[in-house]
Amino acid sequence: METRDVISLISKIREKVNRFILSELTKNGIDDIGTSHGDIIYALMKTPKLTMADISKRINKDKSTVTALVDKLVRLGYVTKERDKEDARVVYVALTDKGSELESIFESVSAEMLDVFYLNVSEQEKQELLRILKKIYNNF
Amino acid sequence: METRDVISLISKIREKVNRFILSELTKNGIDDIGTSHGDIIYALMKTPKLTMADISKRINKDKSTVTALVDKLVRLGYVTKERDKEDARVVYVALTDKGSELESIFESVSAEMLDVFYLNVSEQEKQELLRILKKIYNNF
DNA sequence: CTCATTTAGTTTTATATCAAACTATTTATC
DNA sequence: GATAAATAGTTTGATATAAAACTAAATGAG
Repeated sequence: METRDVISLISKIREKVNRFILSELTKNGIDDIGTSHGDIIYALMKTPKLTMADISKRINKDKSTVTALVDKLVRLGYVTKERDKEDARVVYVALTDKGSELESIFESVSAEMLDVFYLNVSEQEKQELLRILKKIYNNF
Repeated sequence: METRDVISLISKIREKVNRFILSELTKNGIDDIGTSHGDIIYALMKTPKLTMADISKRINKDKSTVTALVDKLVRLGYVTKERDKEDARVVYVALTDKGSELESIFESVSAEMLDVFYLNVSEQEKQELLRILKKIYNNF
């Protein structure tokens, strides 16, 4: 029975992480987006131009969800959308200047969150955790 | 950067677990409820009578969410609600006969899911995983 | 070249979810 | 006992989310 607790723990940790991130973003004056929007912005910080399909894969959300998420980010002025010249079906998403300004805040929030996440967790434990989780992930 | 992948892995694993459970339930003819409803039913299988507040804590969902979830289960005939005699604010939730009939299916789906989840994961690894996750959970 | 199939993204629909506000009840304080 | 504060659960409003259906465009097959 205790083994079932791992799944419960996973859910709870994920929630705590999300709450932490939202709380920190709010502290930094960003309260108009959720964690999924943040994931998109974060992805675009790493790769300046992504298609909707890229984003969908990156953040592991359904295409239709990405449409709504990105449209909100467009409305808020954080990203722009642009059709590809060669293939009219493809839409590229990129950060605006306003979006790019979030970079330092995102990096610090991310770092803070990881500090809390891994507090008292040794390097060996990190690797062990990652290894086991990968194993589990590949079981499905 | 790879350390950030743990959080991504956690999210993905949770999703895979949910999909697996829903898929198995559907195979067994249960396609009218989601995983959160399942969590409530499961909790009631272990403890025959719970208050809404108990359930909210058990499944880690907001009270208002529990109201909606339980109301759907009532509509579907899986549970009943009953006001406490002593304290008129308190509502008890219990499985109906129909709800109780799900027990064997739930147990087998749960067992199957855990089999898949822990395939190739040793007993030692299980304990290690649990230990590290608890540590992380308590960091927030 | 024509038609069938696939693909990228959007639209539509339904639902789970949270949080604030609310109602009714109980408990605490004076 | 009267009033304030706290509590249990519900209602309300907003939103993220998935999946089906759809549109337009590209690719594949004959």
